[in-house]
Amino acid sequence: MRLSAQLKLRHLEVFVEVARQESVTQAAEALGMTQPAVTRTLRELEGVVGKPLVERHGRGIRLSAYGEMFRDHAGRSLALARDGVAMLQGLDAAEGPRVAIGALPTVSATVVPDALAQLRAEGSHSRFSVVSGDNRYLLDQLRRGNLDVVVGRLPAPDHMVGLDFDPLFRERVVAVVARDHPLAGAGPLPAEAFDSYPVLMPSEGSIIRPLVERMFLEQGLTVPRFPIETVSATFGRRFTLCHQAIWIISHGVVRADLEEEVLALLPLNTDSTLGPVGLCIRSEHQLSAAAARFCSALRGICEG
Amino acid sequence: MRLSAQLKLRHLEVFVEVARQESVTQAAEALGMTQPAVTRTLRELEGVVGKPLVERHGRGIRLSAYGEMFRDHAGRSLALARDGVAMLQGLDAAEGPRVAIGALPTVSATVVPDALAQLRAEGSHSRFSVVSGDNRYLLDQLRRGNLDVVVGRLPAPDHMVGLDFDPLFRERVVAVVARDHPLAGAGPLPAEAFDSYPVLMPSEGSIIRPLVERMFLEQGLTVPRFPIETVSATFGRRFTLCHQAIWIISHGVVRADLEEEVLALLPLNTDSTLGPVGLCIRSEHQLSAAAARFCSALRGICEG
DNA sequence: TATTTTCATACCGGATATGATATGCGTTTA
DNA sequence: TAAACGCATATCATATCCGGTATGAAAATA
Repeated sequence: MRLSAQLKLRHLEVFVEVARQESVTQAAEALGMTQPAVTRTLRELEGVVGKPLVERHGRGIRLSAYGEMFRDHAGRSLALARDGVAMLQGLDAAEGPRVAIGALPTVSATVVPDALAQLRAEGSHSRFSVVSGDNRYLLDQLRRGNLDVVVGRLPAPDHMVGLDFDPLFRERVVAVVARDHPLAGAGPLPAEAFDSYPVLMPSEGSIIRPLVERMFLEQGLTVPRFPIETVSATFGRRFTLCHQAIWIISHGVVRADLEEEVLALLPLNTDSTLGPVGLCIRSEHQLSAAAARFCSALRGICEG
Repeated sequence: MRLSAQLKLRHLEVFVEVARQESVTQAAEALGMTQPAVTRTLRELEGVVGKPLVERHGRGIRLSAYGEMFRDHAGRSLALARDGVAMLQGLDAAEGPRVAIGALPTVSATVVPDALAQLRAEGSHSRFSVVSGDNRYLLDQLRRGNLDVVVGRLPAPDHMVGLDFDPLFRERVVAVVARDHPLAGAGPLPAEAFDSYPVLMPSEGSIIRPLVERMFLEQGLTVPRFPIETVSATFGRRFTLCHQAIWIISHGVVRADLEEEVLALLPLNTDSTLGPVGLCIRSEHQLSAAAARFCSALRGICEG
């Protein structure tokens, strides 16, 4: 049995306006109808739902308890229909929904570009926007609804309030130098290596910073006293290449340069920094279809 | 301009079914219509929104990118309308929406009953259900959607994932005994008080247990070695009255018995246990109107 | 190539929607 | 008490709605 055999959108529209105005006459005026037409439409709706939605109150009316209950459903249903139509009416021919992605540095140069490339190759009309920044900023933007998803390493639990995490893969932190650095390919690291050269470390407050500090302590190494702190991949790469620095960063950030032997891996045991990278999304919030497709594409890439 | 002049519920109903079946013919059969009628209704809808919603794909059809975008709005609008009607149709004359409340012991005998009493006095038709249990259980039920709200003390942050907290008032933990207990009204507590009599403490895992332990240590008292652990107000009260026990519990649990002088307060400084009591609700989840009224009533009672 | 399948368009006819008008009922105000 | 106000019901007329039937077009299959 079709719902639309009994219920019409005009029922909802009239009811919601009467509920808002608490007056049949004013609702009629607002809707461009006559007062008897509004009353008759209300009565029809009451016939459909089988309960009185309004009751007489002095000369006027007020919503009954049933009307109060129905108002939310009717109002949201109407709003969704209106917004859906307005959304499509408002689009240019080439436009699709916006997908805002927060990408931590470790994935900004790897799987996120691959996923977007794949979606565009598949003809997606979505408008992608990729935002970088530190994890707290991105997670805050995510919570505020300014981002659809944040991709990166699993944050600390106390930063996950209101968020869910969907793991994609695991990765470690590495220490790298420029190919022509004195430490490159020179056998075991001397104990004073981190004192002899500038060291780039992830910023205070980044997810992996505590892991890096712990890794130093576990191996009886001294945490560098005056590291340069950055999460800027561009700055880090430039500085490492040009200033004989040691860069301690997530593997993903430097994977391409390692493959191309522009940078070299130092023999530092970073097993304890291995951890999950994945998708942060808002709990109890349904992703748009376009954002869901982005996530699916990411999962596909990480499984392949 | 009325939306219902252009858009009809039958447009949404047809579109959603076509989107589900990905076939005009199968949708027609499911809806009890003929195939040309379904096609025409789709075309009408496309006229309203100004974009193609389906496109030919071999002999059949598939949703266009615009159709994908519109599907969520249309589906939810339709579902809300259907659920709203079904909700009212399904009610007995005396029935209202269900409100499920998790109440920790401290409020089970105080503000929650007052709030429900007030709502019922105001003629609310909602069906209230009050569930007790420990905080982890209640918060878990809240997350699963089996509870609308949990009232009690603010839990530890790591238990708040996916939840928000709305403070109502502050309260402390107290130590009480039966009126005729040897310690009642006997001046300063002897150091061995907690060794000489059975002690009831909040259970391991309860929110206030760590506060109680810290309070003992702060005052140079020994934490009781063999306390009886409980959050059952019924059991605690009975045991305290009948077995010369000392009961360490939130003030709210025993407020009435203190006022009636059935129980007596011991001179123990529990200032450090002062903390917020309030409402836990799910983040990013809109409370039903009935649940929202319950929360408002609670707030009113706590402000008065 | 002929047939089948699926969707698209055109036309028709019965049903529905809705405004206009008249009028009645209950409540409030002067 | 009379008048005004707001909502309710009834009736009528007319334009619109909406589903069925017939048939055509395009793609896939045999």
